[in-house]
Amino acid sequence: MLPLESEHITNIAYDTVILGFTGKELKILILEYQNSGQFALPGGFIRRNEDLYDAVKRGVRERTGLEKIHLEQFHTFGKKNRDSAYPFKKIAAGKGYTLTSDHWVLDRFITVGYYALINYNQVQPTPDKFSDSINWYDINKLPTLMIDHAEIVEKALESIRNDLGKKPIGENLLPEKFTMKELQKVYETILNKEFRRTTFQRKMLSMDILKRHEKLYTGAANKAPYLYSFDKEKVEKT
Amino acid sequence: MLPLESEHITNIAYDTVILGFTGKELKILILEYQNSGQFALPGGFIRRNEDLYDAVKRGVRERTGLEKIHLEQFHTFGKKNRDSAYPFKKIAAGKGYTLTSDHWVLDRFITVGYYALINYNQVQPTPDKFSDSINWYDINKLPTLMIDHAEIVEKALESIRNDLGKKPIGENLLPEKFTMKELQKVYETILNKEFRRTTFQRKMLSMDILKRHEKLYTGAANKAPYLYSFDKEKVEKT
DNA sequence: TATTTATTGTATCAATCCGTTACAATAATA
DNA sequence: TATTATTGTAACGGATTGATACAATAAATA
Repeated sequence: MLPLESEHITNIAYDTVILGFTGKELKILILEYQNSGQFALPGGFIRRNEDLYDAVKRGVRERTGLEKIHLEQFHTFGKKNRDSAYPFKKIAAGKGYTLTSDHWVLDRFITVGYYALINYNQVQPTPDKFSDSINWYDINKLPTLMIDHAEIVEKALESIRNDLGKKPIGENLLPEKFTMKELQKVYETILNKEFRRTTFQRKMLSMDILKRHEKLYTGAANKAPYLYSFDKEKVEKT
Repeated sequence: MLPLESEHITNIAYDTVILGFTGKELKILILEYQNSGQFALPGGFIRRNEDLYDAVKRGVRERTGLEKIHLEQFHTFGKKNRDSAYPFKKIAAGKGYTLTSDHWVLDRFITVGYYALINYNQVQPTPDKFSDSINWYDINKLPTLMIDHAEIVEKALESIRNDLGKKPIGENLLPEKFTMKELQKVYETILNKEFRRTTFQRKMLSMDILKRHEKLYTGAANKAPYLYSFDKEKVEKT
């Protein structure tokens, strides 16, 4: 039931900052472990015969059910005082196990941080066998996270801000088709900064990476906005 | 003589892309191991009670003698087929050791990549106890490197290009005081792209991060250029 | 059916940025 | 003093971006 040392490489793990966009806010998936009061990023160990990237992908897939995700490595955290022994003991205790003090998961761990951008509405978060809940939290209202996970979230956001514009970030947080207003909201939420509607629209259109589709009639008493999607071919060329 | 398992964490190591600028070209420090034909990036293992960052810093210090260096983590390499066992065996054999097949350094390793930008002229490269030489190579004329080290170099350059402009990169590759022409050459070399002299100068000056000093009289029969240094206070504010 | 309201798409004008050219200001030499 | 190679900056024009204005709706309302 506990992860076996013989199947994994030691001293190294991964943690994932999984983000979704509700249309208004950025949300992040946080695990809560049974009877332990420990909140954590979804993470895991790397199997001996598995690429690091594949381990992370497996972890995200198991918890979200998604196959196609935008996954980016952003930083590796290697401070010697990253104390995972204490929370791991509590987590094990919450499950009714007692870990011997020389158990491999109580050793020092360096963790590789990845961020995943997913479509909020397509996901049914699924707890793994060690955690009793996995939930969306508003990125600005996180519970106290174990070890240095708050710092990991911070660093992830920094990287996403940096990658926005370079990598197809909107593509993964939005549904296939979206309005210009929704796209703008993604940019504004991630960068925590407002844009002028007309300038934003002109800039996006001039980048020539969007395909325009039919209009979206919401029933509101005003002009209906066009729906757009990212033109994959043109995005590639960027 | 060999690194001891008891003193280090396992399955994880670091490699460093150490770059210097001659005034004309980018150079990189490459190790050659004794009697093995193996060329490698300067790397190492992490001591059990040492921050990852400190381990890297120690490695760079031991090989360059420099205390103050610009060190940035850029990527962690975790493919399962990063085969370090073969080159490590050869390296050990070159030193006259035989490693038992269960020796910890022959296990799978994930490596964290860092780049270091240093002042080429201040450095006396020093071989470590396992390598018999450490030398500057032109970034475009590298020998065949072991495992995936060529890929690591590529990724480092990519990151540096990305960081140029955001982080004080010129600051570390150039001496304290430098001419506008030298600064331009750094940008051109890293980005592999030429800039127009007047535009570059205007842009740099308008960024308001340079302090102007006395002129540099080289003896050449033409107007002497000003020397500049980075204004640390103003760089901070950026 | 005409009017009203909220919103969207785009044109327009001005300010700013950036590429380019031009030219004055040297530092040493002839 | 004239010459030569560079450097520092101004000046012009085109391109980009910010700000404002306004026409074009989609549905509700009169």
